Amino acid sequence: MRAKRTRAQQTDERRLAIVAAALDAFVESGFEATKISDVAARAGVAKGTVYLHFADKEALFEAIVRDALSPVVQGIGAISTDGVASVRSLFEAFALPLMLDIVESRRGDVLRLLISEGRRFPRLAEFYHAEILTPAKAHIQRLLCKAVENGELRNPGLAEYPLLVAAPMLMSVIWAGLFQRLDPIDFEALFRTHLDTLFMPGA
Amino acid sequence: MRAKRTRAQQTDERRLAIVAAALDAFVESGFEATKISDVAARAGVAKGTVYLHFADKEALFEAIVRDALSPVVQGIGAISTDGVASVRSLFEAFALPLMLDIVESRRGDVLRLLISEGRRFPRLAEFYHAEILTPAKAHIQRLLCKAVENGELRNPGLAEYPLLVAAPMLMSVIWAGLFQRLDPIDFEALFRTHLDTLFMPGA
Amino acid sequence: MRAKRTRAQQTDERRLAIVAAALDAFVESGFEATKISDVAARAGVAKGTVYLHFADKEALFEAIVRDALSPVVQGIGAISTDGVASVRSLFEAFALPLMLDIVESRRGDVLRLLISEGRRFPRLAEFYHAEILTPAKAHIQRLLCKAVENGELRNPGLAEYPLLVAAPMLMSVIWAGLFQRLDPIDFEALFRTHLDTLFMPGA
Amino acid sequence: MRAKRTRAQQTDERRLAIVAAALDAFVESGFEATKISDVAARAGVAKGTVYLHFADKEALFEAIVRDALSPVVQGIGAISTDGVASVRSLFEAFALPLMLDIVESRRGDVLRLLISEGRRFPRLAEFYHAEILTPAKAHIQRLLCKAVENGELRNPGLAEYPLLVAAPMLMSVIWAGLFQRLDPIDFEALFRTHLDTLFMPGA
DNA sequence: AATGAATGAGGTTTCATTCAT
DNA sequence: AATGAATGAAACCTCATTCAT
Repeated sequence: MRAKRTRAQQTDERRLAIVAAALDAFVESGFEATKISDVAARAGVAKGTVYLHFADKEALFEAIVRDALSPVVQGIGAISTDGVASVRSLFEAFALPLMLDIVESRRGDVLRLLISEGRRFPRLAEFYHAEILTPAKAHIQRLLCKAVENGELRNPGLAEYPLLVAAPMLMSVIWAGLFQRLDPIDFEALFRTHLDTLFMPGA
Repeated sequence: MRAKRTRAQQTDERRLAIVAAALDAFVESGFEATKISDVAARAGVAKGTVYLHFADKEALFEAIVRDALSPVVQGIGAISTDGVASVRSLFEAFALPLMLDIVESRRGDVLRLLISEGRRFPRLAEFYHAEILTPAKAHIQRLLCKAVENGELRNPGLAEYPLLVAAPMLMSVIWAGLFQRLDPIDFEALFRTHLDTLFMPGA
Repeated sequence: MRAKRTRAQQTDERRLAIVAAALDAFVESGFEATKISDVAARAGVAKGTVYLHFADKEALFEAIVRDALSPVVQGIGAISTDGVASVRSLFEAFALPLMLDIVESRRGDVLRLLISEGRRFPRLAEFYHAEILTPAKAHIQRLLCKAVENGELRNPGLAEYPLLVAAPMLMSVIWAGLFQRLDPIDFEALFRTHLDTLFMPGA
Repeated sequence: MRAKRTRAQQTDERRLAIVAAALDAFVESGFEATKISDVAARAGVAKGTVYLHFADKEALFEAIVRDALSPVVQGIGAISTDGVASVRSLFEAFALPLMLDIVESRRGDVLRLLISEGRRFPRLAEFYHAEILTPAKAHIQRLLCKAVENGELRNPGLAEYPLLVAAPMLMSVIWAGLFQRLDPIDFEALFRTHLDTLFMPGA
């Protein structure tokens, strides 16, 4: 039995519980409609404890979203494009599972949250733009250039607009949040069709 | 007939003023953060007057959004696809200006509002899905089928996924709301590149 | 029966009730220890009503104190020194009752409140200094100069320090608040002895 | 004996640090507005440590004020009036520097604190009355009686009201706290004029 | 003895909603 | 039909106090 944890460990666990609870609550209800008392209850701590870790509701919100996004930031930096023969197969191997994960997981929830609240948290929008969108755009662009070199792309002009490549993913995230229960979409098939549109057939 | 309006006309005008004010307010601040007193002030009426026309804040919100979307509903029903020779030219003639309008106008604001609050107003999401998305999807699909017939589409499989055609518009609306000030995009060029990707060259 | 009051009259009455209740509460407990809910309960209104009339607790406090002091401001301006034969008899006729009133009435409470909270409400201290202390000092000084002319003053140098004439009043106000119940003082006799000290005997 | 202090000494030092910090804090902000965490931070100890030495905030407050006043209690008991030739010169030699010190030092701060909070801490008011005011009054009275014997006093009736002699000091303390920055007074000159008023000229 | 994380009662303030005029 | 003063529930946040370490 080593159930005994140190004081510091308990504190850390509590902080993590608050972060997790807050993410759930914000995702479920949005910023304004989320009550700190609800976050505390979900985390199994008293209201005041939330304020030991975060100065106020806004700070909690920003910290939560940043925390949830930072693994994405890391992930983007880690992708390499060296020695890639077929860009399409790279997309199928990496981008497709990534997209399916984002659409259905907590990461998609955070993205939806960011889309919903970004207007009122410009700092978060800036963070997301600087740390995620811009690197991701650059990365996609590198891949598209390589695809152009390989003659894989149907429309070489796409290399100028990497966002067009990512648009279906964004749409899927939103669809998943709002309409999937009404009108389910097969996101994998959708994404494969997207790839068929971008790349030469039989590549 | 002089400037004197009938009682009924005055009432209608007031209702319209409230609707317009509420749309502005909700678009600007979202549902929770919008105060009825602010709506009333913008509309130039007293707080109580808002409650003569709408049962409560939620009813006001839903009515506003429905109202704002209904012209779109009408518009979609009115489009005809008879005797169209080039689907691409149809997109360029109609869809491009429509998209630019949506991205930059009040309609885009409403769409962003719907994306933000849709989770907490499932009835609105259902309305939007039934009255706008589904007809719009059907319409695009008809056009894509015609394009397939004409041999215009690079990837005939697209006809099964009309949402892929609309994805860049959705992305543009979101970009316009969150990132345009940080990193401006030329939406027209983006959309033209999208068309170049969908359609055969030299069509 | 004209018990029927107009809406505006009722509102005014409510405001007055709040002002009176707040004065009582602040005098009794000081600024920090006074609860808005207590003020509201004393005034017989809901908590929110207090905020219809005053922006926040500080605004309420300042308004209350200013209101309570303004009749004093008026009173000081109205005193005349023309054609006064004996300054001492003037003091006996006017200053003595004034002092006794201040020591024992609501006005004394306000003065004690100001002394207690003045540090944290510098604007109030400035107001009091500008609108009450300075005119009062000037007035006393005019009287003392006349007394010097008349040869009534034992120490003509007093005319330079009118505050010395007022000091016993201030002391009495503080004594009344803190020690009168422990050790009662006859304020009238005290003040007469003060006059005996200031003025030549048999004047 | 080296720099190493015993456990008991350390504890005493800590207690003194808390007392000093608390006095500063209470003087600066008053009872309600002073936070225990602030006291602890100023004293360089943890919040809990304050509670090892004082049962609660009220006990801390009362202890602080009593501690701060006790040297005054001692001082008053130590003054002797034996073999004094001129009471006025005694006042000039002792009371004048004492007053200037009180007005400008920490002792004046404590007096202001007592005036501000005395209503809500009746035990402190009683302590101050019993241990300081009453002995001080008695002492002044003895001096005044001697002055009457010497024929120094302009108004022998003053001997019945020793508070009148002290009133300018109280006024000066309050003035120093509230108005000195707006309208500076020369407290020494004020006090000399006071003595000139009390005592026969050329004494 | 000392710490400081945790608590939760309690305070201020906001605002959707009502209703007498 | 229109008003806007009044309400009071409910949210945020603070801080005196406790207690496990």
